[in-house]
Amino acid sequence: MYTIGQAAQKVGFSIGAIRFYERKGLLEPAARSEQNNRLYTDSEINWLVFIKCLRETGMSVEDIKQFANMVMAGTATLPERIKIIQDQKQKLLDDIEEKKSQLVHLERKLQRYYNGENY
Amino acid sequence: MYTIGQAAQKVGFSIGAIRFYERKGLLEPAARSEQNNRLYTDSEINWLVFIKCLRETGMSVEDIKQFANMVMAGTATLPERIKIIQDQKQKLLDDIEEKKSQLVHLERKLQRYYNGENY
DNA sequence: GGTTGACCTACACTAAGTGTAGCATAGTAA
DNA sequence: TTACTATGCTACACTTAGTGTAGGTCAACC
Repeated sequence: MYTIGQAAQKVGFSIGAIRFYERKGLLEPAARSEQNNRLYTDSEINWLVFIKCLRETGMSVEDIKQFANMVMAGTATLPERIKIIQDQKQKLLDDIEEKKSQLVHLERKLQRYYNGENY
Repeated sequence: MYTIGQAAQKVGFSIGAIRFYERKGLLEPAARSEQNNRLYTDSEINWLVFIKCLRETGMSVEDIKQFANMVMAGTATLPERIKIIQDQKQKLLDDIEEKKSQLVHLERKLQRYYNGENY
């Protein structure tokens, strides 16, 4: 069993973020020690890692919550979940293209500066 | 002279965003018509376009404000401004790399789903 | 005279947390 | 024993970059 601090360290979330996810319903309310401190099992650590993975791809907390519900609902929701991941992948690809075009804008700005333009 | 609605249309900001930028000090308070409506000159439209350009690269409103102050301070601040744009460029490059690695994570997730894993 | 449409201000709300205040508890050091 | 430090708890305020809403003004059209 891990304290919230240990869990945070292991997973790479802040303590506050973990409490926030619990409040938002992404996590079942954690078991508590006699001192009322949250305790996390290995399986709950895995859930957190899983949340971290989804979160890092830019999926919103609300969407992760939906996704978590689907996972709990069992394999029947698998096709739906695959679709969500595919959509998320497309969103990432779009983001990358957008950022690349913004890079071009900045390059142009720099060129204008180098050419003596002054704003 | 343009109304705020026309300005918003021309630049591609929402009306609310323009008022927000004024409140934040990115824009000088706009001139007003007899009816107290904001009026924008072509030069102010150009400022807005300029803000839009910086904003799209992911620069924060606060940083754009600093940048705007430097522009107003004149050519002496040019080297500093070039540095800011270069840093912003690097941030974009880093963002792109991060997103690419997140793509790999999603790919792996999908592969695991295709291989019959169920969460 | 009534009703759009565009504008105004001020305030509330959003996401995804972070930061702070005020408290309890446990372990360690003098 | 007392003091200090670390870690945890709750609850609330704050952040960013706006968006949305309520309530009001004004000119133009039918």
